[in-house]
Amino acid sequence: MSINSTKQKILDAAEQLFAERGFADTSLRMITGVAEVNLASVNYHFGSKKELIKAVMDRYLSVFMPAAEQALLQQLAAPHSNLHQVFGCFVAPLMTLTRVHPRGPEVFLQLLGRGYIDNQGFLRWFIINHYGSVLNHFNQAIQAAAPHLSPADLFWRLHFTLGTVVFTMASSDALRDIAQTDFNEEIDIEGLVHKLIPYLAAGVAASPTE
Amino acid sequence: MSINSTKQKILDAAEQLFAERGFADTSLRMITGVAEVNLASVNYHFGSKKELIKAVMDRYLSVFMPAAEQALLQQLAAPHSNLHQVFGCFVAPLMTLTRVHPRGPEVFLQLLGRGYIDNQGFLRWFIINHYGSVLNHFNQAIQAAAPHLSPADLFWRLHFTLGTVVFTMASSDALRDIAQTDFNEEIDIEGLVHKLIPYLAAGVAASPTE
DNA sequence: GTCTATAATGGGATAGAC
DNA sequence: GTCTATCCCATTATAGAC
Repeated sequence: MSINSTKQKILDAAEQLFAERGFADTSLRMITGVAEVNLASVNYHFGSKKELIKAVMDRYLSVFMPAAEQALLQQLAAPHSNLHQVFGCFVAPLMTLTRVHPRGPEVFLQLLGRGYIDNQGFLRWFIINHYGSVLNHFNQAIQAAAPHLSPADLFWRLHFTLGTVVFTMASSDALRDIAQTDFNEEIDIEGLVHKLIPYLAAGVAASPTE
Repeated sequence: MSINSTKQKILDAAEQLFAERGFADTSLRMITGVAEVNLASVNYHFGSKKELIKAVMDRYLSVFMPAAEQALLQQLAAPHSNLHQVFGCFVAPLMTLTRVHPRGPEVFLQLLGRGYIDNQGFLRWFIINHYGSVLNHFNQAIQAAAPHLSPADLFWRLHFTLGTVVFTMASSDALRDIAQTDFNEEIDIEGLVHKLIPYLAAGVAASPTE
């Protein structure tokens, strides 16, 4: 697929708009407008809006998930493990997404958040069916690193964590603007991830009864 | 306004659907269908969908915000303060929302999350303009309870916290279903809030350089 | 206040010429 | 592969009878 093919232009425009506005609030007309291609070409190349959404997500998932899988397996093989290290497994795989797109890491996390929040049930199904083993290994690694937590408490805290990440990334552009103007703090996406990790690790590890 | 007036029925149906599906994905047809009133009555009573959204939110905000304000001012007057206490300021005001609706506390938090995530810019504007002083006092109370954090770190962590709460509440029904079937754990909304607080307090208080 | 009917808009998808 | 033109559907909003 050449770099400026119609298909490519549609994918690039779609991911940008999906990340900014969510899936439901982005029309095919907006996408083809930004991409400067004909409206009908979306259905020619992808068949439907749903399939376009999947294609946009899989450009990232197919790169991110195998890399994360590998890092988690390595972590599981280590004799000792802590939560910082487990969360850290995702950093390098995330950063490789710059190969897909210069702003790939943040776009991917934004898209993930949109998929979780919009009523895009088919997307959750798609991810679990294609990349379920990665999620399982993550769970195992967390359990090994936080043995003092019951499975139920772990369940809750992982969802708290997911919420923190997804929400932060969904509004990361606005937040970084504010940090820039109010605190004169220039921060890139990797910097933001490293701000998140101590927060997440401390939250997950906290004593439940405190 | 009598308990079963058309206006009341619309508000009740709208808040339920808005909380479940978000604002954009809920049509006036769905609302009037659930409320069993005529489609045109929404525009007669509220003028537009936007105004209906504001009315739904303000039923809760007008109860919650003054109560939270009072609790925060009391906390600010205390000689010593910790993060558990500051977050705790919101628990009792939240629980009073059962007066608005039996499931008021969770519905309110879900609505808040939807407003933040959907592109409902006008809603953020509405809240900040009407209840900005509460947000300021919250910030002051947090600063007093976590003096070791820089204003910039505090800014980030409050947004992490907002993300955690909002995301958790937006999916609280599904999460509690899973906890019920997988871990046989029956939990109400107040229980969930008390699961959140240690996580949030530990995350906010964590050492940034760790 | 409530209803029916309808306007006006914007959405996804497709047929068929090129 | 790409384009125009159009279909069909759902949406918000409103006009006007009752």
